[in-house]
Amino acid sequence: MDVTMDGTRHQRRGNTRQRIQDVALELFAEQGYEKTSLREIAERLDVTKAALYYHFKTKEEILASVFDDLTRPIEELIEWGQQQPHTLETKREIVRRYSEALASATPLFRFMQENQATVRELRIGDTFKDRMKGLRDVLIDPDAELVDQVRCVSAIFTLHAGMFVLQDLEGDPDKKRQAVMDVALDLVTQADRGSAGRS
Amino acid sequence: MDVTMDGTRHQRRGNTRQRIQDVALELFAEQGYEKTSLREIAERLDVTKAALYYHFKTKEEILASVFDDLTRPIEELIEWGQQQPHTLETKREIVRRYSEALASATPLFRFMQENQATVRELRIGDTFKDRMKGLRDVLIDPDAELVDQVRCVSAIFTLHAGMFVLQDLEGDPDKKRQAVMDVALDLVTQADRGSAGRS
Amino acid sequence: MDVTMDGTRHQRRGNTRQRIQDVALELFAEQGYEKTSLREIAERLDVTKAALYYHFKTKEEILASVFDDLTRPIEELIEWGQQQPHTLETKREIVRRYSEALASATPLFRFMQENQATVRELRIGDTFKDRMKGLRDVLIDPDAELVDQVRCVSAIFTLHAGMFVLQDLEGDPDKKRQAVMDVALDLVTQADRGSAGRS
Amino acid sequence: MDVTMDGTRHQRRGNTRQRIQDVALELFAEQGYEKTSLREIAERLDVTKAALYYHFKTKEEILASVFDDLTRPIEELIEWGQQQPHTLETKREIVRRYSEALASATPLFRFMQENQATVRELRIGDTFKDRMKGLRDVLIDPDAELVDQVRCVSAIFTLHAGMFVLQDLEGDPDKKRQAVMDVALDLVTQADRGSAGRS
DNA sequence: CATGAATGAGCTTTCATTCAT
DNA sequence: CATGAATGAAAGCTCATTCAT
Repeated sequence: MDVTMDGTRHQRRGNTRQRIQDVALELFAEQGYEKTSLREIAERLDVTKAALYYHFKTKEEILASVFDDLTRPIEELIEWGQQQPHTLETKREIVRRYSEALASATPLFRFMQENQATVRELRIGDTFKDRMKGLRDVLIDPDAELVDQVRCVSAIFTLHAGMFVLQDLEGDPDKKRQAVMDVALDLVTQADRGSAGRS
Repeated sequence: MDVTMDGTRHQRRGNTRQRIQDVALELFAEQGYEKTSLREIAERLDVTKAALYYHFKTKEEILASVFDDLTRPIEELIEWGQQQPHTLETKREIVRRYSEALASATPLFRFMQENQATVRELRIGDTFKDRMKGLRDVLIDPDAELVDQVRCVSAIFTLHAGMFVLQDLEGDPDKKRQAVMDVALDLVTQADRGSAGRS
Repeated sequence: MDVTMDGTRHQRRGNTRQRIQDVALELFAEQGYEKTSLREIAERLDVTKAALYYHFKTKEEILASVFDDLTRPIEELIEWGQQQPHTLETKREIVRRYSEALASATPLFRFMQENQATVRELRIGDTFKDRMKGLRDVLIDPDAELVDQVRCVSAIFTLHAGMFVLQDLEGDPDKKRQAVMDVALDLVTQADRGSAGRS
Repeated sequence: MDVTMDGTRHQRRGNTRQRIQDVALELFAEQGYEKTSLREIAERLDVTKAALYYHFKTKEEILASVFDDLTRPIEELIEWGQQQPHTLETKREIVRRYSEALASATPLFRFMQENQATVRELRIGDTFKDRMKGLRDVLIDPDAELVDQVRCVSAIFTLHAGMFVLQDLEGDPDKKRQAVMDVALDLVTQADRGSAGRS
């Protein structure tokens, strides 16, 4: 009900909650969680700090709500992955979809990446860790050689890194994203070949 | 014999500076930079906050001094790399040495990884970024295909990730480290093969 | 009725800002700007330091706001003076009105006089200097002999001095103020006669 | 014994005490007493703070010693004045000599003028106030009209003001000093004429 | 649906001062 | 004659949070 038919969030009138989330994420990603004060968020929205507390119980809850909203696709992806057969093609599909999911919530993931120490102590810290583990387990064959397990983790990290580090590498952004995904796909493919060879 | 006859404690010798650095790094890595207060550092050393300021001008400077001390090997590695021919073997040697360097300053790198948002605003942020670029440029052949460039960056990130994410993967630590390095070596090797094929 | 039924105190109405200004000026004048801490101001008002920061951005701003409020009459006096003909009677009127203005903001001027070194580094320092120059230029005939220019400056300073130094001279305060003004008036009159004689 | 035959202070070797006084006064005058820290003084002398404590018991004592050294001429002037007959010529001589005394210790007097609030709470505060009173009593005829008493005080203040305010008035410094003194002399002369007329 | 006013806890930093060596 | 190391106290300031209106 907070979502209109075309999938965008409503702008009806009581859109303040949404605006808070947007600005908060923007600032969290830009400056970090600790260095972003509620005063700053409030000022940028031209409301009072107290108004934030009308919509959210705590600062942490603002972040949590953003996190929950924006990572649902990934949760779903993992659930989907768990129900698929552990074939190479499944894994490659997961990599593809994960890359997409990352791209559609770049600021949040940038934030998560750059504020790990902070996030760890927050409620969402555990949730995130669990999700990462879920993703890993869906890619990794537990019987596989250690190297191949590492390759899968490496694939995930390559996707993450691709979002930020490659910003300052010259070249067409789309081509870069494609290249990043190619490397990631390569890694899971090699990992799978290893497993296959052994079995 | 840290206690004199009259019962007062004495930290004997001018090792306080060093002890501050040690405790600070420990806490920074554990809780993050912002969440670690000077009070906490001081208390753990059983000195007053003011004592910290005798040895360091600011909180930031404590971190900077630790960083400078602990990353010198990496600086040297990059310098060394720049003077070597851009052969595959050179690159593989760099990966090996970099892995070692990371291992011998794990807490610092864990800190850097988990506090990127904070570090970015600090003096060491730029230094670190420069160093990463240096490392990248020493591994990457600028004429190489984009995929191969990504492979090199991915190799570095694999090493980083290896330090932390793999902690919660079962298995012998040494073997894990070896596996991580194997993947990284593989990545630069593949990257080189790509360049070679083209040329 | 500053106390509600449940015994908690209430400063009723939004007069806190004003009360802060009053107490601050009182303490600044009494002890100097630097020696007056925000803790002291807050304690005397029975609020927390943080409450001061709700109403003013910095310690300096508290002073600035007091200054702005209390010196407006002088600003207006100078503006008025600039639009009058440069006659002796105008100048005498300025002296009279300036004396009044000083009297009605004695604590502030006492403060300005006794904290010049501090004030110089503050935002209001420049404003004050400008205002003093404005006043001077309205009294002084730029073509006048140096002695006569000095006489005008001396007149202003006599008024200032009168507020403080004469406190410990015996006698009726009103008569003293009158005497001070007479001397100041005398000085500008003599200064004017000098100019007149020359022209 | 700390003074060489030609009256200048010794530079023998143990000149540190003197250097401390010089630098301290310079900084006190420039920035004010409170805003000048011992660290700053020590740094500028390239010694440690502890060294200052070898030569002086407290920060206040540094200032006190400078004050004592530099205001001795004025003390003597007052003593001299008290032993002279209360004639106009005596008074004029006092004005002249006081002007000279001021000129030869400008930084100190600038400091005293601009840090009254601070000085008031210091040991030298009372001493200074007493001296000012002494000077006043030597100029003022206690039976004189109030206006004439004010004129004398005004004369002193004119001399003080002359040192600072007139800095930003254009013209040859020597001529300005002369003009200031002329006005001061005028004031005491007029004051005397008043007394004379009455008597 | 939001604000105005305030708080309590905490922060980084600075200062004058001390004292064993 | 001076330093190296440290302290206790306090400063200005910021923050997340609360609550009556």
